Amino acid sequence: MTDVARLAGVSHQTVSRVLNDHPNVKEQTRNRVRAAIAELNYRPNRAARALVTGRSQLIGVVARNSTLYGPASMLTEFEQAAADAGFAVSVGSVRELDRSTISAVVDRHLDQRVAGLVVIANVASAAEALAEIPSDLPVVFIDGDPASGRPVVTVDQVAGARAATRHLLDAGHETVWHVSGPTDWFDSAGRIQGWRQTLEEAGAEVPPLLSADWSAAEGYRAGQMLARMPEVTAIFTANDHLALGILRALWERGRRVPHDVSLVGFDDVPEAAFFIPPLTTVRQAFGDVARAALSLLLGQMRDEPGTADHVVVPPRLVVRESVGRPLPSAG
Amino acid sequence: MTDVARLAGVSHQTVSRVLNDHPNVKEQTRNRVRAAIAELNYRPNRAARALVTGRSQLIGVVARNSTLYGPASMLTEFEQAAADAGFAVSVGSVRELDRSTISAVVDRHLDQRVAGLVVIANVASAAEALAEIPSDLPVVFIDGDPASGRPVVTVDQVAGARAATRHLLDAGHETVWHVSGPTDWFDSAGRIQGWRQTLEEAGAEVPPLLSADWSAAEGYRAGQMLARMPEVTAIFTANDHLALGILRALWERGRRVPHDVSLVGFDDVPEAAFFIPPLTTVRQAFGDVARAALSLLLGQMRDEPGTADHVVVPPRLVVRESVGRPLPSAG
DNA sequence: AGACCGGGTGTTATCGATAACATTCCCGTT
DNA sequence: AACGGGAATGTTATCGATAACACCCGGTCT
Repeated sequence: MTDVARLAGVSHQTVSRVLNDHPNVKEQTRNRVRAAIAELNYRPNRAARALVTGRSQLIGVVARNSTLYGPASMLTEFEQAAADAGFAVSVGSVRELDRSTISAVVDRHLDQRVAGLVVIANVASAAEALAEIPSDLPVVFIDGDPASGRPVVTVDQVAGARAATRHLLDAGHETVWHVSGPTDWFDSAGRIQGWRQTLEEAGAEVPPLLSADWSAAEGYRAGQMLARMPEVTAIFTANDHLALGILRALWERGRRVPHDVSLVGFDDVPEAAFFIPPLTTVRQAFGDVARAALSLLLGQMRDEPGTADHVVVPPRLVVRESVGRPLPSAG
Repeated sequence: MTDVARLAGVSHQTVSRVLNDHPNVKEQTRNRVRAAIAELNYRPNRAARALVTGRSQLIGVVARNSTLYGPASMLTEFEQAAADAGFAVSVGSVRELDRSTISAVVDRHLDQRVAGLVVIANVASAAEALAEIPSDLPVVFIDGDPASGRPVVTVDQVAGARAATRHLLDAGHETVWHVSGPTDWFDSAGRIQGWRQTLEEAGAEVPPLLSADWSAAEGYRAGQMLARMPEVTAIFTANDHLALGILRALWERGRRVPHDVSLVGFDDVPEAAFFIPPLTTVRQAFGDVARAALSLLLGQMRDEPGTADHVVVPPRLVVRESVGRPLPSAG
C-alpha cells in the first residue's frame, strides 16, 4: 500500500480512501491512485482491514449434511450471491445439530471473525444451541424457527404441502397418505401441517402419519407397507428420494403408478423427471431463499432496522405423470 | 490478550507462547495462562495473527457445480477433515471452469489470504486458467491433470471402469456399451479409457461411444436410442443419474433390466440401491480423497518435500441387481 | 478584510497478534 | 567464587490497513 501511495504521489491514507470509495477525493487523484493500484497489481490485505475494522469479508454458513439436494443447492446458491456482493463464504457442516456440535462450529466461525452467520437450522432441537450465538453478530436462519426472534427465511412448506395434497384430492382421491421427513425438522413439520389442514378442510379422513428420514431406503420401507394396503391410492411424500423408494416398493408389489396409486414428491431434484413414471413434485426456489438470506444479513450488517425479518418464499407444484384418477373400485 | 496477560500475571508475549505451544514455558506458568484464557473466555484474533504471520487458517476450495453428488460429497468430507485439523474452509463454486471465471474465484481466495487452495479441477480446459495460481501458494488438485506438476489426488477412474466392464463381460455379454460424461472431464476420460481397454483386452468389439452430460435427462435420451437396438445387452454409464435416465428409457420400450439389458452405473449415490432394479455401480471413496488432499496440502504448508505428489484412491464395485446373463438369443 | 466553512489531503494512533531481541534467573563448571 | 549457557520471561518493533484528527486552501458571508 505504501508503494502504491508513493507511485501515485499521495499518502497511504488517500489510497485507503480511494479503496473505500470515500467521497472527498478529487477525481484526478482518484484516477492516479487507481492507475497505481493497477500497475502494481496491488490487492489490499483483508487481514489488516479485518483487524482494524473488526469485521471480515467472510460469511459463515452452518449447515447439516450438505449432500442432501436441498442443503447443497442452498449452499451453492448462497455462495454465488455472496460472491457477487464481495463476500467469501466459509462453510461448517455438521452431522448433527445438537448443542455441542453446533457450539463447536459456531466457535470456529467466531474464531474467523466472520461478519455474519447463516444457519440452516432446520430442526427444532437446534434452537437452544443457537441461543449461544452472540447477539451482536448478524445472523439469519434458513428454515429456522420463526419464533426465534431472529431473521428467518423459509420456504412456505405449508403452502407446498397444501398444493400437493389439493392436487391429489382434485384428482378424485378420497384421502391422501403422507410419508414425512424426520418430525423434528421444521420442513417436515410444515409439510405435515399443510397436508393435514388440507385434508381436514376437505372433510377427508386423515390417515395415520408415516415418518421417515429423508432417504430412499426409508421410503422403500414405508412403501412396502403402503403397497400392501389396497385402500391407499394417493401418497404425498416429503421429498423426492423418499418417493423413489416408495416407487420401487409399489413396483415390486405390482401396484402401478399412477394407474393404481398416485404419488407426489417434494424438492424437484433434477432426476425427478426421470423416475418411473416422471414424478409430480413441489419445487423450492433455493436461489430466492439464498438471495433473501443474504440481503437480510447485509441489512443487519449495515445496521438497518430490517424492514422484514421473516421472508417466506413460495414453492411451486410441478405436474408430471405420477398422479392419476383413482380406480372406480377405490373411488 | 492483554487482559489475559494481566490476569495471569505475565506478559502478552508469554500468552502468545502458550497459545502456540512454544516449548520454553514453565508448566506452572502455562497452566496459569490457560486458566486465565478459560476464565475470560478469550479467543485469539485470527486476523491479527494472519496479519503478522502472513498466513490465515483458511483453506479455499474451488469447485464446479457442487450440487452434483460427487463434488458435494467431496466438499463436506473435506470440510470435516479440515475442521479436525483446525482449518476453516472457504468455498468458491463456479458454473464453468473457464479462464476468467477461475481467475475471479482464485482472486477472491487470494484476497482472503487463504493458506492453501484445493481445486476440484475435473476438466482439461481448466489447466491453463489454473496455471495462474501463484506458485508459492500450496495447492492440491482433486481429479486434476496428473501431468500438471502439482500434487493431485484422484480416484482411479480407469480401474473403476475396468471393474464395471469386466463385471458385465464376465456375466457373458459379448460387449459393453458406454454412455460417458462430458469428454473434457478427466473423470469421463478415465472411465472411457478403462472401458475401452477392457473390451480390447477381452477381444470384444468396441461399440461407438455415447457421450452426455451427467444428467438423467441426457441418460434418458441416450437410453431411447439404445433401447431400440436389440444387440445392446450391456451398458456401463458414467454415473448413476445417467443410469436412471437409461433405466426409464429402457422401461418405456419394455426392455427389462437385468433380464433383457444389464446396466452398471458409477458413484453409488444413496438412491442407487432403490432404483428399479437396484443398481450395480462403482463407489468412490470421497472421504479418502478428501483426507488425502488435506494431508498433501498440509504437507506443502509445512514445506515438507511431499513424499507423494499423486495419490490414487481405488474405487469399489458394488454389486446389486441390475446385471444378469444375456438372453441365449443374444449370446 | 477577517471569520468561517468545508473539500481535499497528510500525520499519527490504533487494532491484536508474532518476531526479534533483551533480560533475568538458575544451574552446573572450572 | 566467577562464569557460561540455556531456560523462562519481558520489551519493543512490526504486519497493513482504517480512524481520528490536524492542516491547508479557496470561496462566501458579514
